[in-house]
Amino acid sequence: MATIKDVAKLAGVSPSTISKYMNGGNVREENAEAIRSAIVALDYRVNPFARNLKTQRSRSIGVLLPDITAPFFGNVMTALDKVLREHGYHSLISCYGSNHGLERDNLRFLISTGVDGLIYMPENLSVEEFFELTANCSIPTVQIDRSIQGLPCDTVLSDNADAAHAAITRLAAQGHKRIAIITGPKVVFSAKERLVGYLRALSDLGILYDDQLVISGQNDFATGYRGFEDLMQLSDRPTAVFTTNYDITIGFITAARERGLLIPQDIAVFGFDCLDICTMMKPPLPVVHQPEQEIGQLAARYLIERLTGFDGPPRTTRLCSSIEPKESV
Amino acid sequence: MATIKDVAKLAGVSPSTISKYMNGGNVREENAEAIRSAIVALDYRVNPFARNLKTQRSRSIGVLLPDITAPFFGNVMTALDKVLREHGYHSLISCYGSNHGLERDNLRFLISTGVDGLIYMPENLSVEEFFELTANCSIPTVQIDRSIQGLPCDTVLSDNADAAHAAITRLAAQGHKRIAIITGPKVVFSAKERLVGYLRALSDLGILYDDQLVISGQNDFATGYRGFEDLMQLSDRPTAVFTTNYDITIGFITAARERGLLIPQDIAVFGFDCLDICTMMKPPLPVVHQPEQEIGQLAARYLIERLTGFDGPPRTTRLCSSIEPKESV
DNA sequence: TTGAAAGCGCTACCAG
DNA sequence: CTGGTAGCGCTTTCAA
Repeated sequence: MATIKDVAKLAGVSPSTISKYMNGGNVREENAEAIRSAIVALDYRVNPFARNLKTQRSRSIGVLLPDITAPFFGNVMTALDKVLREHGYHSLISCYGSNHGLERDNLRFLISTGVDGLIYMPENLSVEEFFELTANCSIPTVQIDRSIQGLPCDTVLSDNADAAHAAITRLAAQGHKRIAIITGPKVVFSAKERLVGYLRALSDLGILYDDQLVISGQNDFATGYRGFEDLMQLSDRPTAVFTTNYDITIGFITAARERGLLIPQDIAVFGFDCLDICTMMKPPLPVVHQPEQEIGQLAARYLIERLTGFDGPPRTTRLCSSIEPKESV
Repeated sequence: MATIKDVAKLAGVSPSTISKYMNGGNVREENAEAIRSAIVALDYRVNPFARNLKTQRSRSIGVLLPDITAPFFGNVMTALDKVLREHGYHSLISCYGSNHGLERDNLRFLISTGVDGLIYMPENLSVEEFFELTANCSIPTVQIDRSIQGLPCDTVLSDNADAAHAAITRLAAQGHKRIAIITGPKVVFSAKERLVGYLRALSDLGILYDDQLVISGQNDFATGYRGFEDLMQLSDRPTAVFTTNYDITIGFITAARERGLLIPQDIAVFGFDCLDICTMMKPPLPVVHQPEQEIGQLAARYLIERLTGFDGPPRTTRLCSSIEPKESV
């Protein structure tokens, strides 16, 4: 592998000139020409390790996610990546599959890889563990979608509880009194918040809480699918169900349709995420739509600000979800 | 940030001893003790840039994908990552969103980041571009799921054409004669192969080809959804449809159910990917199931072999998909 | 088992 | 605009 010295020798200039040329500085045209052909001749590429060592930066941002597959993450990532890119950064994704050991290990790895910043969707780490792994948070970090309680770093969330509250309220306005909820693990931040919104709405609406109507499983298809079956076995069935995640929603609908139930005539469903698919259904399925794009953009902005010297206290922003379609059907 | 020298000074030994300690070498217990406490006191971490510069390795593998969201990728990634991890490597994912510019740019970036190897699912790059970006393929690369024609590197594919052939054959055995296909962009390797299998099956079965029954769009929900509507408008409708990707399948089914059509009574559907969801339906939806786990594992093994010195000619392996459920329903 | 010293390849300073 | 030079922080001989 050719080094900068080889190129310098062949082009008849000094390494510093090559370096300047490579980094967009001004070089006499005649030298630039010689450098160009030397680079081609030797098939020279800068050694990223050496450059990073010198500059102590990599221009890369680590993104630590629980699950690569959820459409929510995909949409957030697209917006995030776009903004980062505009500022000369690239994102590198690491995925821990909702596995505590991997969450630790991948976080450690991302840090050790020399990323300049971190976008982090936590699941199961304590503040102490995070500090230990990151050397006291010296690396700029933005949490998204979830939050480790007490971790002093910028955080971008959506208004899970309020959105859930609004969803339940709308169902109630349509006359539903027995409203079930199928949600993710109670330990996961966002699932917890959505459940809180549900409970608060019941209380505000004067609807009696019935724990048979609360199903907490995983954030997956099977939970939605089995949730349907469990609810149908109740003697006093719900007339409406709030499914608090995309996979759960799809699982539930699949099961309901297989049983020949019409939505919303036989059972009303209020979903979460994946606006494009749900509005495409007939009739459109009402959903809580998180501002995925805005979350990604804001997280990227916060990170860029930290990366460029901003040193204010940690900011936590909750972005508003919307209910779609806007009007009750 | 503390350096190895600081630690050495505080512990009263030389930097080389620290280095040896850090890398698991033998150090007198008394020194080890001093080193440990110095590390804690200074909160020392090795500088990854310096280490990588010296060793010229990063122990990381770049994974370049078109789309982060597809369940197929998620399953392949899980298996891949597991094997890599067992060999001391970590995977770093970069996603180009089926965008040609980003495919180039992200590939360049991954290389420049110093990954030791590359797992690549290509879409739109020529051999020349790839060579140009990677400096003549000096970096060990394994292609998965798709292949740039003529690129001399290890490749792990599934038997798209044969699987499609088998799917169509089974539909025909059930008595279907008008069988439609909804597939991804004709330029995408895997979509092309699946279409080829479809055509070959028709020909083998003596079924006349009708271009009204071939819909080529994107690999997404909307294509499946609209595909249904288009097919329903034909005067001579198909009795069966082969949907060659997960999102297309879901989109198609959603549309069909909204129109009140029963599957398979009113229209038979043969899907692709996502075994767990399709078999959960009642009746189970027949699907082509790609060996996601095996693909991930084999790709990882191939890469590890290259990384550890194997220097044979490029290998291309096609792994067999299965049809699920095994028996016709 | 330990330490001295020589770089890995690059950038950035400063003098010319 | 150009080049000499001094490291960035680490690993790795090699000799002690």
